[in-house]
Amino acid sequence: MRLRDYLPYRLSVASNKASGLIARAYQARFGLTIWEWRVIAVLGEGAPLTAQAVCEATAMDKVTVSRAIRALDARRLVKRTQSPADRRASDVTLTPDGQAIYLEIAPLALHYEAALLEGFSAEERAQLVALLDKLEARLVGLTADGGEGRQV
Amino acid sequence: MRLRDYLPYRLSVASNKASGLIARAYQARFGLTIWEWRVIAVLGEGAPLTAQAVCEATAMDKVTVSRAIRALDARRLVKRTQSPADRRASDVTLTPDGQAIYLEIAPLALHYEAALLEGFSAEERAQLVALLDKLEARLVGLTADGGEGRQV
DNA sequence: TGAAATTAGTTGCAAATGATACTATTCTGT
DNA sequence: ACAGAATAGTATCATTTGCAACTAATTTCA
Repeated sequence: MRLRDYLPYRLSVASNKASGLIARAYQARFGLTIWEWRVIAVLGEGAPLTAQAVCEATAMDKVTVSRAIRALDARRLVKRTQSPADRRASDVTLTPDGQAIYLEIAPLALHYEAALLEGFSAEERAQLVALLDKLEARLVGLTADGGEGRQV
Repeated sequence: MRLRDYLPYRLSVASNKASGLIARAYQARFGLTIWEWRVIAVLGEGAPLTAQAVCEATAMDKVTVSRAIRALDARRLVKRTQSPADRRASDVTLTPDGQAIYLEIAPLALHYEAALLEGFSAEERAQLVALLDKLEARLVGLTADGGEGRQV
């Protein structure tokens, strides 16, 4: 077996490189961690979300989400309002400042994605999406038991 | 922009799921971390490697490599012998015990890879490899400046 | 040659992370 | 209606991680 050809390893390397590249940009330009950025990204779609909903939308652990929301709240980029339906939960939304950051960040993110895919034909892009879909479907099946991810 | 369609995010999710799945297996069955496993995997090819060479072969940070080698050494799965050419460096090789573990681990790893790719046609597998190659080539270019990876 | 720069590998420390336990609230089934 | 199970979110604590500094050895080149 060759590590350098091993699929989980290759995924990990590619993912880490891509993430690191982009993470540095958010950190440098907005002082945001990737988790804070993810939260902003999903809230940027407009609808208020509970922390729980953010977990599902971002594939983040609930502790990580809690911390990210707290940090964003401290910077007044999001606000929390106790959910009327369930007093344990809060609906989280972007503040105007948060909106403003979102509007700056989203194009930057798309720019990086475009840079990553530069030189990929339309067909290759479609293949990549299809293969990721398929891989994720497999993973959902295999991970059914439980437990989240680390590195390979 | 939709987070769930964002390529770096999707890579991260897929990678973490795949890694977590496999990592649990190594931990449970051999008490090895992923980094220890990676070191064993590259040493399993036979040639002695310095820590530096392990870094390059495994895409791991030198601190992480140092710690992984130390842990493996403590368990007598690898041995270090001062490199004659350069007294700062050590050549690391698997001990017989390390070899034995390697011979158990490698098939397990391949089994997981096969499970991941179950249902993929030969063409799809080839596409996946080709796309990962292309993506990595792009990333090498974009990451030229410096800095390693995190999550996105 | 030998002073300055580089490299191999380790260590220390601070920050990030994750598992677990916990509080408050809501749901379930009888 | 109410006891027990489940859920939202937070806090606590131990572990992992990564950066930067460090020692020792080697290379560079003036």
